[in-house]
Amino acid sequence: MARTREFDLDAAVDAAMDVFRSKGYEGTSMRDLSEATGLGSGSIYAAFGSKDGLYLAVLDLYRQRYATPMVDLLRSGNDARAVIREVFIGTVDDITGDGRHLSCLIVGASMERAHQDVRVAERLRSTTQSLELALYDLLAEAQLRGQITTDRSATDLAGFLVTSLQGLRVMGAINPDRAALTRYAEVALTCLD
Amino acid sequence: MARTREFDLDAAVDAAMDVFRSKGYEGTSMRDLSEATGLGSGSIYAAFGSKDGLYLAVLDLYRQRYATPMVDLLRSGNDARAVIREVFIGTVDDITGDGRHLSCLIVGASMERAHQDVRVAERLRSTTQSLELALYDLLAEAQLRGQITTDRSATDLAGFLVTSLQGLRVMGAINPDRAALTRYAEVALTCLD
DNA sequence: CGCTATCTGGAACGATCGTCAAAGTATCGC
DNA sequence: GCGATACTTTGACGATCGTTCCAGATAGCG
Repeated sequence: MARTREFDLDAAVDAAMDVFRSKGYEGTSMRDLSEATGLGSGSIYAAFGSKDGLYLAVLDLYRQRYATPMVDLLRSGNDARAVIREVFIGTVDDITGDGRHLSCLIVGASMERAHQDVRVAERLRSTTQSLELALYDLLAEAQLRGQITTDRSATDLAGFLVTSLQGLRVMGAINPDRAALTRYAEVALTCLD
Repeated sequence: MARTREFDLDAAVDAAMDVFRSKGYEGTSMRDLSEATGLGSGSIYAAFGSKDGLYLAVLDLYRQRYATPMVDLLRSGNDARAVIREVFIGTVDDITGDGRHLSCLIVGASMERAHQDVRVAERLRSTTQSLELALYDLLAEAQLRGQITTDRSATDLAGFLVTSLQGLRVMGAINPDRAALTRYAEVALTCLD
């Protein structure tokens, strides 16, 4: 019928993600995105419609790549304390992983885009809620087994843990000190005692 | 000698702060700042040199207005638990205070500007460090008096509390639910037990 | 009351913004 | 191999960006 698309859509979104993470939404120009993806601006507009459209695609990929595995890990059926610690350590690793200063797209979007674009706000709420819910199920079960404190509701504990994860992202952006962030995470985990 | 400056510099910085808080750095144009301050662009450039210069002035005012009083409160000599709770409640109030969606300049700057402008990064580190230090002094004293746990060092506890405050800012931007944020803050405070 | 130094607002600068139309190119069914 | 179709590239669009400059306004000094 016609000419087939030559580039990999997912790879383009992937490349765009790095740019948005390091420069933010407003700080990123379509020319930046053209260079990073290797596509002409026409191709980008054909595939995503607009800069906003590409940003939303990036946000969805980010959620799929980082949030979903986290939820899966929490629902893997392993020991509650162990998997939660793993999630925290994984987050610290992600923050201090390389020197490329790629800040968290979720936190960045919360600050820069949530108040401007309702579709971004919806995605952010959905992401944090699914994370909170996975934590809730895990914590409620652990409470029944007497493995963690029952002084606080599983709902509050889950929300607190997500809050701590977001806080680590911010602190990591200010000072990417892996050892310090790890210790802060350890303190957060003591709230389960 | 000559004509005197007609406008109040601090008032201009104040007005500019609201714009930066609601639109971010890149999302704010000089025209936005002109309208908000009521100044011509010439006056702004004469007073601050550049958009960056005005942003730094805004950041300094923000630190002076929010961080400094917080540190003063922590050093007021009152009961550790009480003042720390007061700081957390004050932060939640600030987040959910009005419907104007003014996000925290510190967190916003961490995400959007810290990696681009070294002067911003320095100010952010200085602000969090002075906050951590005030908390450290307060917590170390409380530990000596046996008022809080000694399972964790005062350094780690202080860093954790600042992390939690930053996390509350992010969560508040995603979902400004005062009751929920308050409960998350309460959980964070249980780490002192 | 001029003179002059400084401040003020706004016009105008080149550069870059997000967007899109048009031309060129490659692929498929026939 | 040819027409039809869809993708890619290019460059230019008007708007807006941060910045600068300039003419007019205003205050203190002699």
